[in-house]
Amino acid sequence: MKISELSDQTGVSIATLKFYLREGLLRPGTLTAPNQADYGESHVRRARLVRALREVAHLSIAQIAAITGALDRGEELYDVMGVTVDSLGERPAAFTPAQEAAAAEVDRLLATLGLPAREESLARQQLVVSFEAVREMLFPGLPVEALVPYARAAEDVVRAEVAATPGIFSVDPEQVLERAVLGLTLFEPILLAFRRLTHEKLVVDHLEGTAPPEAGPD
Amino acid sequence: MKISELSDQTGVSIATLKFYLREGLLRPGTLTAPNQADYGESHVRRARLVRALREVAHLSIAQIAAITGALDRGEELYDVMGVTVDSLGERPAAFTPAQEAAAAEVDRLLATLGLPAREESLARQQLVVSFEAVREMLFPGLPVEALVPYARAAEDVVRAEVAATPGIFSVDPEQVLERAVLGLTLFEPILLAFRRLTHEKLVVDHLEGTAPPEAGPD
DNA sequence: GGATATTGGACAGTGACACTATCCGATAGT
DNA sequence: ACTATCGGATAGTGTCACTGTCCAATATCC
Repeated sequence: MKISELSDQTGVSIATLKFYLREGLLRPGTLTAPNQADYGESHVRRARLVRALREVAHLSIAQIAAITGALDRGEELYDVMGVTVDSLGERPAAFTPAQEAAAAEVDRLLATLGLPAREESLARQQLVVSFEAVREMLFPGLPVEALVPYARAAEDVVRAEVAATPGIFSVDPEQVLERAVLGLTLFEPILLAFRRLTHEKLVVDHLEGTAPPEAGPD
Repeated sequence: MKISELSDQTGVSIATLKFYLREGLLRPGTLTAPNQADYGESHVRRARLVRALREVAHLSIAQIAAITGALDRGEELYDVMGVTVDSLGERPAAFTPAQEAAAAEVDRLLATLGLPAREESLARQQLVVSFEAVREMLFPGLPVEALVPYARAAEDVVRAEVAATPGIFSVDPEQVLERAVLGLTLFEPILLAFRRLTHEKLVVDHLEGTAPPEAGPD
């Protein structure tokens, strides 16, 4: 398969495919001549993966490069997941004192929840930054325990995901990693969309006089 | 308060504040002279809101402008929430046929869940796009019902949020809207971070041979 | 076998984005 | 009086994700 066919099958323009090749998101095809390369099914899957990561999960090229790099280096599932989780987060930047304090509390919570908390985990970092922002702007003095419902909700969806994919760990190993990456990223927008819609519904309900029980008579 | 003080109190550079003024994210201060303006507490809050939306929620200036615009126009909570929910989503772009089909199913699901599904809702759009991507790349033929756990999880967290903020609808009306926007956006990264950490834990557990049963004793 | 199209690869250019810098004449503070 | 800072307008910067152009070397069609 040459690049024009790869382009046809994936809907990605040749110019963009070349760009991905340059950036290392796509492995070079096997050269059959100085100016003739051959691409296979794995290239098609990879190109689609990159597009999904760009358009659905909104990752940057650099973030995707980190993931495909781990994939191409043949790393273990654990490492690929770690890299992917980190790719979804943001650049470090040192914590402010307030964030340091929040970090300590967050770590404590994560420990009681039995969640991993690699020091450099960007998910942990994101948790700290957001939690601190919430405390500063929305609920001063909010205890970390207030985050437990979010952890529970996350646990519930992950449990549902596992239940829905019984064979996940026993499929073609070449594709397990890709699928894990896709599963991790593609469902994020779904979860957020439902939360947003639920918030909207909440307001609608309120305006219709169906004030939630807890809330005052306003 | 003049612009330099506003800058000091918010940590936003004068150049950036001027940029926000130009873009309409920040209302102009009251002029006391052709080149002297006075800013107040609401400007401090607004500048902080903009920063939180940029740095924590990762919204673009255009998305933030849509939100602050609704805020400044004095729109009702319902409209502000709608605008905010939409700001969190992405550009429309016409649906592909496959997405149209997915949209019909998603709408059916939303109806049974009692969630609002404004045709132009970007949350709905995001749901459709992501669901279709999942079906195309991960689980061909996946029924929409598979999304129910996500809706349930979202409902759970929103319920917890409402329970945690009893007086939400009966506070200073000027700030209710700002707080609603912050609540909607600031907790998103938290929910996602927990899901990512839970996925990581899942893999660790698996590697240790502790294949997750239905519900662990935890 | 000769004309035309396409290829892989290198490199320059583009448009959007979020600032950042510079300049201006007017005013504030000392 | 004189320096610093002001608001406002305009231009410039760096990054990002492509996109376009050029090249000599094939491939393809007649």
